[in-house]
Amino acid sequence: MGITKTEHFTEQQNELAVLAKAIGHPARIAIIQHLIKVNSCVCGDIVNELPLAQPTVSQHLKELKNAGLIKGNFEGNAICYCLNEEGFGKIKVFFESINTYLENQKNQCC
Amino acid sequence: MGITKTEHFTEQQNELAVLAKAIGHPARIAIIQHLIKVNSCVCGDIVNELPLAQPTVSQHLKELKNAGLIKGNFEGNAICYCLNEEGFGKIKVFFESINTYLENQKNQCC
DNA sequence: CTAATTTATCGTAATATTGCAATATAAATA
DNA sequence: TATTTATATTGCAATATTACGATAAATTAG
Repeated sequence: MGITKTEHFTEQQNELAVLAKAIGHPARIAIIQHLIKVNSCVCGDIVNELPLAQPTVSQHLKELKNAGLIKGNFEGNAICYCLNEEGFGKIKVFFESINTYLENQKNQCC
Repeated sequence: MGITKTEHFTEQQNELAVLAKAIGHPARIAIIQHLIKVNSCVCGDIVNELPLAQPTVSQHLKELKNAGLIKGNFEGNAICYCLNEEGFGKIKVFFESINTYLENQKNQCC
């Protein structure tokens, strides 16, 4: 089918899935890493940083924005992008609980 | 196209993308959460925990296994599943660097 | 051995994703 | 105003994902 049965899962599960899915593409990982690397809001050079055509990059940026992982504001005739703490905060809690579990785990049998 | 240009990205970027993509589905989030909740290796009841048909669950388990996020061993005529530290360890580093960055960020303009 | 149980695989339909050319939009500048 | 520059949108082709019925494979119980 290709259609996810979101209605059968909790809101939190669907939300986490949307966030992880948005991160789940190398171009979008590269965008996130670039935003961190330059350590400031990036105005307009993201297209030049990626080995993809401009419409493709625009599409990836849109997906990251829709998922709540980046923010973008107009700055003259360019756009400033930076990470959105809100989105990453939600995933953070999830991974922290996993890490806590793995660290304290006693019943490993696999 | 539907085909990701993996050859244009680093091995690390592709690896992280595979891991995040595998987590990016509510059924697979639910599987991970269930493994944590029962706090032990789960033998065979995962299908009953999910609102999906058995072949679909089997497929999701396979994807998590291929990504290195869970492990599964035969235990009689059932299979024991549990989290695989290796896969989660790789994502952990990535998110920790993001969190460190967000906490120390000074140049927020968006 | 046979039946029951559990999980995997195959095949397939419906939908989603990826990528880009062409084009549109919007702002800055000459 | 016309041109340039930067980003978004549209449309489409190629491929991937999701889901499940049917069926296979493997193990245990009787």
